[in-house]
Amino acid sequence: MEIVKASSKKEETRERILRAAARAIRKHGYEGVGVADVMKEAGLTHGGFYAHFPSREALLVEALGRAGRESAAAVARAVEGCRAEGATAFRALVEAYLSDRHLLSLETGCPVAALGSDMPRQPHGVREASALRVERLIEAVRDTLPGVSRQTAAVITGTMVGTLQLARAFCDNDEGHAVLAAARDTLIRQHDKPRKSAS
Amino acid sequence: MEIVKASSKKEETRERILRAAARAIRKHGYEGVGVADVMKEAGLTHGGFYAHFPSREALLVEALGRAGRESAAAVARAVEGCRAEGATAFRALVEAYLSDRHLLSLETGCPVAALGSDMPRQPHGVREASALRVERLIEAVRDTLPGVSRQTAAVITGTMVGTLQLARAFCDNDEGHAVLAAARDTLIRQHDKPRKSAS
DNA sequence: TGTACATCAGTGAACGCGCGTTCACTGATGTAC
DNA sequence: TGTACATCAGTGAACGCGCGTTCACTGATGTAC
Repeated sequence: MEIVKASSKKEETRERILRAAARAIRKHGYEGVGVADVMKEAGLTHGGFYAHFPSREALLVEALGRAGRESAAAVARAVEGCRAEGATAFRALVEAYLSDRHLLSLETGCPVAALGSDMPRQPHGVREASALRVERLIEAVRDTLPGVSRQTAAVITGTMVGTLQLARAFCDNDEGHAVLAAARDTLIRQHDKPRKSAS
Repeated sequence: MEIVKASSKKEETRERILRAAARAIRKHGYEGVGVADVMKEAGLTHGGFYAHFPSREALLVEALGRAGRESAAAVARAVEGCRAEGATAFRALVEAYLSDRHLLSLETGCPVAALGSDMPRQPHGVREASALRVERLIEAVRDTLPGVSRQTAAVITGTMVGTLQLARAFCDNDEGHAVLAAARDTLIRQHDKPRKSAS
């Protein structure tokens, strides 16, 4: 047979480390993730780190993947909520991604928006993991717009990521909210096809 | 009278340091700008730095302003070139900002695209300088679209910044070029009003 | 014109600090007999 | 059931290194007389 589903104490610890790292990478950026800080956040001392990951870089790669999946799941939940109220998938996605909530929750939000401008500067492994996150985000957008080309989905994704970043860059939060609202309206007006409507 | 236009040797040195920092901040990010590296790039040793700037943070603030003005000037030149061929100001701006050239020239390009996702994490002074760069970029976009609201200009700016970042994040450059081309087409189709055209 | 001196931009050694990584050790857990 | 031992997750001191910052010094420049 095979050793399956160990779910040992060690694995649980590894999970805690990864969870802490997935938050830290979005809150503090690639450069801001310190081994000692992450371990402390996970309730451990720094020395034990290397029993779980071969290097800080390996942690970044896994943390990025985890952050992407966490964020996708959070958006999916929010989309579920909006759809329940009769919105199309696209409208629900846009309203969740460009919500005031997402504006404020850097550390649990989309890693592409949180880290986008630093992706080209990363070492090879981290860079590849970053590019994969971008691909997945574009696919997630495309999945809500039947019949739309990959390139169109990429431009919509760029609008979402870019406007969220600009909104976060303002020192004044009100300005950020206004930009997000404008981006939501624009995207929905341009791309949303309500389920029932004629002429 | 007043002491004007000293343009002393010291000022020239300061200019060299600032020029090096304005490149470094875009190439390596806020965290990647090292005092020693910048001084070396400027042909000096690190110790002399504090005769020109009170701290590394003060350098970042000034370097960001300089990077923004440099990039705006470069875009303005490119716009000039496109306009000579009869394009509208907006079309010229979009084609310059989303050009394959800008995709590849991180260190001389737009600092908002190069640093956007790190802006919310900066100390107060740097953060304010960053927000100002965002404002200016939005204004520059708005200046090419008479009659357009600030919020609409902000969304267009977000699309430009976001798609450029996504394009740069891909490991494969061809994918980046394709996304940029799609973004150019989309923006021009949506917002460009050619000078002479009826119905 | 020539000498003495003040000024000051830039040098390079040194500092304290935080970081990623290593490693000898601890102490809890579970297995062998 | 009880004792001896192996295993191994996690600890914490130590390392080398690079960084921002300080400071005593150098050496070129220009002014005073």
